[in-house]
Amino acid sequence: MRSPAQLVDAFRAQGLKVTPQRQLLFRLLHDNDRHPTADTLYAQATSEMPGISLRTVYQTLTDLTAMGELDQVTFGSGPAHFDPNVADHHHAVCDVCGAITDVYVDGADQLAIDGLAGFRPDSASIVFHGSCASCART
Amino acid sequence: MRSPAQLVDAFRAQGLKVTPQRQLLFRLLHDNDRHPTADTLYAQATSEMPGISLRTVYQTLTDLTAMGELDQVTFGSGPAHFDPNVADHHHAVCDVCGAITDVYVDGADQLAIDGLAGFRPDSASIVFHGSCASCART
DNA sequence: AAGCATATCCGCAGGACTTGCTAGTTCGCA
DNA sequence: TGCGAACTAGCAAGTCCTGCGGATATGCTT
Repeated sequence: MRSPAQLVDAFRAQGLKVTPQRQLLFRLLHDNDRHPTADTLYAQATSEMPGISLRTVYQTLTDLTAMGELDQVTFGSGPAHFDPNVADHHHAVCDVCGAITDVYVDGADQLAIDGLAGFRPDSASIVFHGSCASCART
Repeated sequence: MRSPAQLVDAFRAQGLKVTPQRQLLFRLLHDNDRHPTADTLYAQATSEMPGISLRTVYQTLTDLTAMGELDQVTFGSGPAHFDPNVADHHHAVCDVCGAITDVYVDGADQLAIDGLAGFRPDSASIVFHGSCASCART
């Protein structure tokens, strides 16, 4: 995701308006590698701007996702997580504490795949489940 | 997933009762590679047994999943899909028609992974998105 | 074959997450 | 500064799933 200042320009360039609510969300998301949910962001936003609506949070996240500034990721059931890292990467989910970390996988393109005959893949996503470094220390 | 007859025994062995509703679902799921949702199964079940409850479908799917006879898979948002194939495999999702096919990936264990330091993985799942053989023929 | 304890069935209410809708407000260009 | 479009807030509703409770069926027993 680009910087808040760049997003301001990008929004205006699309005819979208730049409101304080949106700028706050730009800030909360920038350089954020926590993979927050809408609810998490709403809580953080509320503490800085009481009265902001959950609806507005969802709306802004949807806009950012449509602009390709954000990836929306879901892990099993449960709420969607938003990822400002739009580079090609994957995720590791800690089943104990729920932490989500970015993972870069090399050689995924050269996997021997059986069953994909005729299938034209656009993307592949890999999700690891397990215990993170902190939780693995039994 | 094991055969309907074996599931009957397995259910009884656990103190679970074998009802006509459950037996119907055993049959609908056996050798089913369509990755149905609860709703899909409910529709099929209803045509054979009008009056069966959606609640019962969910209950039976939950039981089978708990017994390890079924895998529950979700792709992005949307309903869960149930997979009687519990072997180690992955999935390819057609974004056009929604078809889901099983995929076997060789060498996934030897991927060069960056960012997994200290993480103890229990499982990995790979999902390909793209166009299936039929839909790829533009 | 009949009885009994208990698991199951069904339908509805409710919960989690997300989106639609509307009135009133704010933004941004001229 | 002023105007029209876009936005915000709040609530209603939609989707998917689970909890609850009374009536019923299953499977063991006698």
